[in-house]
Amino acid sequence: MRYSKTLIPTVKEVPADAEIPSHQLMLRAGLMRKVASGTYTYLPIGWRILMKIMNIVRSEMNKSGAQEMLMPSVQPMELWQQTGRNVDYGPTMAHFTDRHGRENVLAPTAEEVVTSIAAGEINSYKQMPMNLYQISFKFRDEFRPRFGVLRSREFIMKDAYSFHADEKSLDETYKVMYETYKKIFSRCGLKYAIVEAESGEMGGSGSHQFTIPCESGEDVIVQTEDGAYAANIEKAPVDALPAAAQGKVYKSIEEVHTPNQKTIGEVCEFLKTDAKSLIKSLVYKSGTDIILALVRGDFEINPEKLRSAVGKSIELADENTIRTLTGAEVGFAGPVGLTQKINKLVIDHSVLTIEAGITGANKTDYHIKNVVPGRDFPIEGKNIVVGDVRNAVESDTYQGKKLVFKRGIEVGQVFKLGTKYSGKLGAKFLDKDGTEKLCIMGCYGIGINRIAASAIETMYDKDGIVWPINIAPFEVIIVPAGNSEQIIAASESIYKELTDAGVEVLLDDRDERGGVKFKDADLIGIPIRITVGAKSLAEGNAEIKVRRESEVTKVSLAEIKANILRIIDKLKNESV
RNA sequence: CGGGGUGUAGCUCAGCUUGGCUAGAGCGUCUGGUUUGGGACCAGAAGGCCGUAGGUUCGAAUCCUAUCACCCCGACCA
Repeated sequence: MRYSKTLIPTVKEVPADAEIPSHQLMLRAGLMRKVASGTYTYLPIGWRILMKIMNIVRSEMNKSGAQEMLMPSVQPMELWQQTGRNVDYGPTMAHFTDRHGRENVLAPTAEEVVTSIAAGEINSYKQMPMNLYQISFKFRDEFRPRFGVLRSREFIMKDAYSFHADEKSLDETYKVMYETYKKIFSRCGLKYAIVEAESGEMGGSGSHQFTIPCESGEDVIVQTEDGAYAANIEKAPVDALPAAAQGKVYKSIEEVHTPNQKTIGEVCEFLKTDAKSLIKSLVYKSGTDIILALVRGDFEINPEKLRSAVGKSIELADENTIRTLTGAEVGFAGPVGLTQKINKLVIDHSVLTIEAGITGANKTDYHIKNVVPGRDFPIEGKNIVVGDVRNAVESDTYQGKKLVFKRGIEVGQVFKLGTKYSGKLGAKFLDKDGTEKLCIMGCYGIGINRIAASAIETMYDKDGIVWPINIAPFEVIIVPAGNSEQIIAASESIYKELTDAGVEVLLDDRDERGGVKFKDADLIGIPIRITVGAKSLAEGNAEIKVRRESEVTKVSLAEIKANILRIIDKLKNESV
């Protein structure tokens, strides 16, 4: 490709609305331009990068035995109503009414469509396992698009869906996908971490996230000190803190007037005490059930953990429910005397570290103190669960090992879905024994744009991007430093020789000064640069420089090709 | 959706507090010349409905109101 014929609009100045390195560099290097909040046009070299990533994903998926297909971006709302996910996604799912008055959604993902295909076309255990995937645009009307391509509204996702006759088969494919993902991210030249994850909105059991550790990441990942265990913050388990000694005698509970002191902070301030002696009480609903969750005042309830403790989806109760339940304004709920009125009491371990604590009195403007867990409210029994339902914090341990917190960009996730979708959409098959069963499913996503962005986040320097060779827009850039006939002739000859050898070469044939070309080459981040200049050319040489290294090597024109091929080979093998 | 902020040349921004004649700078673009290995220099030029709509005023980029867009923090989220 000739630079002069390509649109690569690099800019010197940092665009005003870009904060993180990948966003700034993708704009500065001319990979893309914003069209509206959260939507971007990918310009020629930006698109080349995405296509390279897609091709890596495609080749590894195909090797794994999955089959590529394509599903529509516009899907009938009806399908989403059948699984109820139109409600789960809520306003994040964009939808519109067509001219016939039908509701359509802009697909944020494709479980519904693929499962309805399976419902129609997979009828026998003999057809499974079956793994179908697509690489396509997805649309999510995010509350807040940000960080350029890291959280955009429109993005490219590879989404795969597997169908199985039994759990064992799902486990096998899950494992194959897990290994395939490792290969994909390695080939993209990324240093990734695999963490255990909650399956969240997708439903199901068992999930791993592939994340790229870096400062700009939106996800918090938690690892044990030795790295043996890693999970995201939604999942990360913690060891129970040592429980308070039993059997001591404490004063009986006593009401204290706490006018208008609703939050933990306010109560602590008002009563001159530590959040560690407060029992935070939160009211949740699950359908018509009412659930009271308790956690020590200095911790946060983790909704995902609470949900798995309850076994059903949950939501915070509204003010009216709380008023009816406690007989008090929001902010004064407590477990004492309430256990008969609720369907389930979930107590985080941390509460049991409290010997005699403070909690809401279920009476507006009052709290009670000297509350002893086990004496003043039950800590065991029917409909009472004691467990780990809070967020991990930095001082926590798991399996006795200290926890370390990092940020990461989620680039892929694998889920075991089970029968959540096949059940609702009627994806059934006849098994060996002649009985009809639901297909068991897995699903596997990869964010294509996020791979590009996280590669930049982890590989850039003051001059620009430093692409790993497998996803670089070009492998080699030739910079003629000068415009003499000899320089141009030599550059053209190298360009032809390498292009003929199958190397992806960008020839900077612009009528610009050397400095401009060097700056652009570095900014765009092409892994290998060949400089053809008057001095070295006089000696029959050109210069080779690898972007991420500082040395410049002089190589005779005759040996350029062999050298370049060797360097490319080396760089490619490093990233595998 | 709550809080904060910004909209002025293709890009980055000044001017607005305290209204005043022709609205500026740097970068980029175009022309000519000198340059030519790390974003050159000189001379000249083009480029603006000051986000949009109302209002106040003799007069509005500047003050007021509304509205739209974008950014940041929060809540939410593969």
